[in-house]
Amino acid sequence: MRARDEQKKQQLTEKAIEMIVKDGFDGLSMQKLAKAANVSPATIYIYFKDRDDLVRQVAIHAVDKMISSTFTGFDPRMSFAKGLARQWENRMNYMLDNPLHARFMEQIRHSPLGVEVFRKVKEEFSAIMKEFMHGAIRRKELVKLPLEIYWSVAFAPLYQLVKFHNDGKGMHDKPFTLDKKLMKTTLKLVIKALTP
Amino acid sequence: MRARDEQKKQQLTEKAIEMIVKDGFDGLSMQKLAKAANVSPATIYIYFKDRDDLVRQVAIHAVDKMISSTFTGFDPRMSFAKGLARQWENRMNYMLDNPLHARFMEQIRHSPLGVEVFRKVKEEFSAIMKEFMHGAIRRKELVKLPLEIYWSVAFAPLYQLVKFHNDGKGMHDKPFTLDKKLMKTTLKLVIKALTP
DNA sequence: AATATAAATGAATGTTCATTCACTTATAAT
DNA sequence: ATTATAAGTGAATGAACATTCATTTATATT
Repeated sequence: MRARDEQKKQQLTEKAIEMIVKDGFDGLSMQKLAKAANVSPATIYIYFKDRDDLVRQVAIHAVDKMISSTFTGFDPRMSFAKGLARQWENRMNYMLDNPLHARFMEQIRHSPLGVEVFRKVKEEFSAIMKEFMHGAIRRKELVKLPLEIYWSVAFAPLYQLVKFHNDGKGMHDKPFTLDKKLMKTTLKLVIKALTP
Repeated sequence: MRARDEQKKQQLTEKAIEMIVKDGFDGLSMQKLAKAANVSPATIYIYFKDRDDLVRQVAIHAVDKMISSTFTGFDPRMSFAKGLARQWENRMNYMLDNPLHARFMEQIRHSPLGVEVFRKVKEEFSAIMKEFMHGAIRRKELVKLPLEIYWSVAFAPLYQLVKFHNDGKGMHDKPFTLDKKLMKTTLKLVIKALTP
């Protein structure tokens, strides 16, 4: 027997993300990926069933990694302001430290694969977020709202800001850089919106 | 001489959007598109220089159409609350009436082509939106903010809601439908966030 | 009605694609 | 040290791809 080289799978995963971010889904080919990762095309098929399975696995891996990162130092019993701040920090730090992954996930999220991939990953995650939200409502720190509205107001602005940052451009092609101060300013607005 | 059949270009454009929304960018092939639009593959090259030009033109067309729709009944000198409400209504109506276009644009926006396509279209658009924002700030109806923060808080939540709606699912695979009432609730929160 | 012009075509063209295959190599277990 | 097993390979395969080409067809102008 010979053991699998998990580093090879990792290498394939990272190169695939690079290629997709650079050239889109139609820029990913198995032969180019093999070359980029220094393996034979046939080797890819040891780790992935086919192209479709590769994209799915890579997507699930990326989303998983990002979602775990949002929970460091977070407890759903935290106060609303504290908990949301922690979530924003975690998400922002992760996406600014891993711009390739961030862009990749945004691409996946809005592609035909998006719904499926995010569903697979979100179960544990959204249970915790639901607990956090309901706790905050009980303590009257948060307006009573449908989960989707809460989510849209609480997080969509952050993702848009990160997108501006990773594009390097704001609204008029003007350079844009997201920093902690801008993030905090925006977070304050969001908390104001959601506080009773 | 023989005149170009603009209906053919229109047909190609619509079918291309359909194919990309259904199967992603890698699901669009010239031969399949030709078949779907009932023309010969060679005909495509009369209207579009090559595949890349096709995708770009289709994207610019779609973004253009949507952006014009946001301005019906809108005047940048409107009060902040009225103007933002009109923008939200216009955008929501357009995206719910044209779910294919909405999904297509979200896909483009987050693809490697996104930055370039939206830049081309946004010039006139963002001049008007800037005027609207600055007027509102002058009248103290709106907190003074960098354009990008304003944008992220003012519009990102709406796009996320529309995405939930067009996916047909909210946070836990629970069916989700966006209606005027939910939209108004969310808009109120956003206005609360942005009002001094 | 004749003509000139560009639209429109179906069948090629050469390329790139995903995937497989016959084979070699590394290594864990004996 | 031997062996069994699965990792790993480079070259091949056939399908699908974007694009072109030699013709045919429609039509605006004369």
